[in-house]
Amino acid sequence: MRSTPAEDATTRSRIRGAAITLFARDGFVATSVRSIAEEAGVSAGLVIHHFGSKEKLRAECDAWIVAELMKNKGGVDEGNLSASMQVMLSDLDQYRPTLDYLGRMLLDGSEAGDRLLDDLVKLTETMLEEGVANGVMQSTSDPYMRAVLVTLHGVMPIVLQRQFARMLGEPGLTSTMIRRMTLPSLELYTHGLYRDATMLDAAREALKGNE
Amino acid sequence: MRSTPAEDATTRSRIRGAAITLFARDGFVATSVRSIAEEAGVSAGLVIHHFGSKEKLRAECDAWIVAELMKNKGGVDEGNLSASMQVMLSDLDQYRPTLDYLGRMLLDGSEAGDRLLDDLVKLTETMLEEGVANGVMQSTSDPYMRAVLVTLHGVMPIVLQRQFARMLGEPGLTSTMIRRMTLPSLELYTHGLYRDATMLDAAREALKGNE
DNA sequence: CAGTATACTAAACACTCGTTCAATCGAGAG
DNA sequence: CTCTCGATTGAACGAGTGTTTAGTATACTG
Repeated sequence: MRSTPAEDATTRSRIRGAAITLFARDGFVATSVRSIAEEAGVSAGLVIHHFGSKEKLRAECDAWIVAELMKNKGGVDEGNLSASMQVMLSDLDQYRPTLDYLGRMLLDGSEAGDRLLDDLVKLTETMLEEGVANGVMQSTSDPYMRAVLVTLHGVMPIVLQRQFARMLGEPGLTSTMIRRMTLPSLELYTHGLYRDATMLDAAREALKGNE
Repeated sequence: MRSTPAEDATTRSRIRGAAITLFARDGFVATSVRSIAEEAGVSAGLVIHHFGSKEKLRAECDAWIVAELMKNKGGVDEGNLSASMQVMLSDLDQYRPTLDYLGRMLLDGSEAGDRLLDDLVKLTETMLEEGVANGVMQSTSDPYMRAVLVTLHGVMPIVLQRQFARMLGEPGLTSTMIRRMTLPSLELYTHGLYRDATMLDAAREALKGNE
């Protein structure tokens, strides 16, 4: 007997979990209510009974995932999520469904996914600003654009995880993948790719021309 | 009167074009044969009559897009496509459907998309190797992984174009976007993000530990 | 000219979809 | 005990799906 009436009991949360798994794996449109029901071991009618509609179920999954992403904050800042991401990537097995679902949210362009990504960019932007102020990071001609790029580069392994994993011969998002990409990523972020500014200067000239 | 019987006449190619547009915009599962037919101004039955099934139509769209991507080769190498990409990004209005569809292919994990990405990575890898040999690019501890990263960073604006465009206030893949991301990208690839190797060295130590 | 193959449409088919509904089960309240 | 109410199911509904089929028009072939 819980305090609130329609609490997260066993069945309701099991349905939500099944939905998250299938939405993440197959996408929203390709997932049927009946398949969710089967995965959760209940009837299709019960899914609707609990959540009203497939769309509302999706909204609740979105909300649940966002909450999950915000949960593991570092304790230092407020509802931080870049620290949360760190935690999740180091404890992959537990958070894989959450991360898979996050990838879908960013692609489908759902309202929740959009806001989440905006937050991530904002967080990255301040982090980069502080880095520049502290003298540990390079400055840039376009701080916002750089923040967008760094953020999207960061979520890329989650969004493109199928391709990423396939090319590395891994079954999905594994810690082996994360570990292997760490050094090359940091090499790029430390030394860059080009050894001189030839390409950069050329682009600067070209852009000065047709602007 | 064409030489071959079932040649790319007007109707057939119009259906294919409509399919490419809708598959790219809404995805394969969310696109109905009837909506393709309507977009092409024909009946649903005719779509099947010409292509056999929705799945075969998809395969033909995939093949057509791959051919289109390979078409604009620089003339120097063989069936090159990194040069092709350059051409397309500079003539966006014409190739937007092709690029949109490419983004879908990479996400859906279709066979054609997988091979295309593999080719892109291979091309990138040789390009990076030559860059290192010529002394214009930095060396790396993991050439293949770096090639994968650089490639995926490259296709990211196409794959995540919806988010990318939204955050820049653009309606879609525009030349304004491409132009604005050019400098920050090259800055990252030239100077990197960090001004010293503190993070990189720390990662090296950490990885040496738990390997 | 007749004959035939092809482009094309409208209707129907079999199926799946999300959702609704009536009925049943089980536990807590009085 | 009865009564009630939420959980749960299975069947049904209407809409939409990909595909099939019968039929018509059109254009090339002999």
